[in-house]
Amino acid sequence: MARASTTTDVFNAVAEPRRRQILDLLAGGERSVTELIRVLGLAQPQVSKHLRVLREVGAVEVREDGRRRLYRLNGPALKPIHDWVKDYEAMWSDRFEALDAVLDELQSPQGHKEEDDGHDEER
Amino acid sequence: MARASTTTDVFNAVAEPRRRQILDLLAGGERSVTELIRVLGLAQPQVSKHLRVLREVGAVEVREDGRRRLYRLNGPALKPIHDWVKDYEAMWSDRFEALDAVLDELQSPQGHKEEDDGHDEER
DNA sequence: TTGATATATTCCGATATAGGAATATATTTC
DNA sequence: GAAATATATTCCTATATCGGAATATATCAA
Repeated sequence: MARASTTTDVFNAVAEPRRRQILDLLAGGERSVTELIRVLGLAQPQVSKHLRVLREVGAVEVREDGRRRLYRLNGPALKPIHDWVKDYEAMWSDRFEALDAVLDELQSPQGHKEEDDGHDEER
Repeated sequence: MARASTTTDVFNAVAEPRRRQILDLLAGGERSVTELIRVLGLAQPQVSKHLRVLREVGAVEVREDGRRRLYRLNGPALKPIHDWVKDYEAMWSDRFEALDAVLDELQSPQGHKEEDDGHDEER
């Protein structure tokens, strides 16, 4: 088997930095392909191809306006990524690092093997 | 050119669902390769190869223990993903959707030309 | 030493990419 | 209708994947 298709899911689609850039631009509002071409400095076919991938995974939507196509972001399509990564957020937050230090401190004096995890956080 | 290497960055590394699964397992604490093989139900070489990719992008670290290798998560390596996607969170939060409705309401000065409540439901 | 266990690496083959170039299609303008 | 504009699609090619199978390497056990 080969690598999963870029259109398999939003994780694969967004692995390409140009496509993340396109989403970031669309976060500022609807844009035509020509506008994206200008801002990105890419060739037209490449932009259309990136947009196709993003459309196939539901990350963008199109609207026709004469000969132009206006693309807009569909934010909720990115939720699976956020849902996955948010559980790791605690691992680099200052608060967690402080807590981590405290736990290490408590654990070292006596070999009290707690091995807990189930770290949950509020927001 | 071809697709970017899986080891180019953490976005590419994590596009593969098995590798996300491995990270999720390691979030519960250090694991040996054999343990991962058992839980994942994958062949040993595939697990080693996935671990290599994760190691190359800094998402995991190894420790030697006799003939075993104990892998552990390096959470902060995932921060770029979170940093990127967190800005989109508002787009699917309940609070934002409520705000969205309000803004739509304000934007249609008097008559509602559409029955629609202004949400992306089409398709 | 021999054998068993744990892990990594190499080789193979099928597949899908990304960019570039060329071309196709639709719409607007003259 | 012809030219111009906007966008999508197709064709091409080099490359890197993923899984499977085989093999290499290191450590532990008898």
